[in-house]
Amino acid sequence: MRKSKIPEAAIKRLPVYLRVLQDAIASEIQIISSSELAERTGFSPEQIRKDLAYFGAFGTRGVGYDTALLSRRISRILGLHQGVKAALVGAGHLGYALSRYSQSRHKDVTIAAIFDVSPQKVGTEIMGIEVNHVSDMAQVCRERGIKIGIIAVPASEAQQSGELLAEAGIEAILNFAPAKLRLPPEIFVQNIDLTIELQSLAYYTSASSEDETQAE
Amino acid sequence: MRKSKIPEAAIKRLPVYLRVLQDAIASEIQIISSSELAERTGFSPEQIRKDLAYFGAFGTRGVGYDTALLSRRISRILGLHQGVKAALVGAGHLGYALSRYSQSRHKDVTIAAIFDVSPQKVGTEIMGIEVNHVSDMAQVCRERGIKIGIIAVPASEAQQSGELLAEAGIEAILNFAPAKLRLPPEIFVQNIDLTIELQSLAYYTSASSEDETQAE
DNA sequence: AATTGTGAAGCATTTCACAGCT
DNA sequence: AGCTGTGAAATGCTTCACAATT
Repeated sequence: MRKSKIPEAAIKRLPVYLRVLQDAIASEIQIISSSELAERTGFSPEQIRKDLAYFGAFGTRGVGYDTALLSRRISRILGLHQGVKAALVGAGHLGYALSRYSQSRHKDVTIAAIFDVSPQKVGTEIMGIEVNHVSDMAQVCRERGIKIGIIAVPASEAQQSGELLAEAGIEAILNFAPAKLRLPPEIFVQNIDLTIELQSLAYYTSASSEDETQAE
Repeated sequence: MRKSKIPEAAIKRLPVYLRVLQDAIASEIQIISSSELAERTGFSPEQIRKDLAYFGAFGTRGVGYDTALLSRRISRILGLHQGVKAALVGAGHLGYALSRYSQSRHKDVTIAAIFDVSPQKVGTEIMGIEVNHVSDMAQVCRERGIKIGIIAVPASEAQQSGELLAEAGIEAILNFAPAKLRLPPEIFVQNIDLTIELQSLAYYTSASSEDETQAE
């Protein structure tokens, strides 16, 4: 598949381009050059051109990129053009924050189902979406055509949640639990681990003491 | 500085090693090999050895690594050995989830101050920490020796929050706002952008249509 | 015998430099 | 003249393979 030749890092930059392009469109800017995109995204112009060129030649030489056209193209590349639905597993505080976040404004990825195990939560509504029991996951996800899963449960339940999502036919997972999921390799898993982020941040602080490790 | 020669990716793996080592210590495992670490973390044994070797020779050839010793060493490398304090800017739902998260159990990075602009929030307590007005940021952060900042405000306020944190002497920032911060380069910024994560995840889903990108 | 530590090889990604269009 | 698209060079990270050590 061609898909696998494109760096994951490049894919992660596409949403940034999209955001900047949408701002530009809102300001009625019709043409934008790679160096202007660079200015607004913080990436280099060459990198932007290379990223876009992975998917075809969207620009006009000597001119730049048509903001509306490029925006539509990137939406399509990402598969956002007709809205993407996600299932949230875990209706705790993080889950609540995520659903508020996703429901706000006209997002192209929305949370279309929420699951939890707690009897206190099942049956309640969060941002207008009923909380279902995790045992209904396969049925609900298939009914609603949900392809993305978000795991926001404690580490101890993460593996099981991942397996349930896999059974529900989910193709990609955003995992906030501090646990390594062991799932079929065709499921794409992206981890966001707040402990890792915070602890590694400490390294870049004066409190970190790498200097005691000098060999010389 | 020697620090800059060590891959950021390697630094991000250190907290994972730390977690696995602490589990091992709790199971009274005293010695662990790079291949056992690999098994438990999902990284390769060579990579683990190389990561650790950046900071010195912590293992014993023919034997493995002493779990307690290695755990202490990594803590020290990251600067976690005497606890790290973070300031949270933004007491919204995400901020609330983060503070719950950080306060739970015996974390080595804790939220030691919370800031917001809303008069409804300033003066209230979240997880036992008083919410201060952002105008007190410099004073409070310096008093408490806070070196890490967490931005959990809307995009429109992110830049200003970053500048206030910079003035407060913060050295590293975890930014959840979908905005590129323009701050002095000595401040290390790590971005976690939920929109980027969700939108890029959509690419790895069957709904994505890179195949339509044929020459045309 | 087993496992670490590490130079060298292999990949992947980014940057450079310029040819190719408009 | 200006800006894109792209091979080639440079850089950075990972994997390999094995010498060193217990």
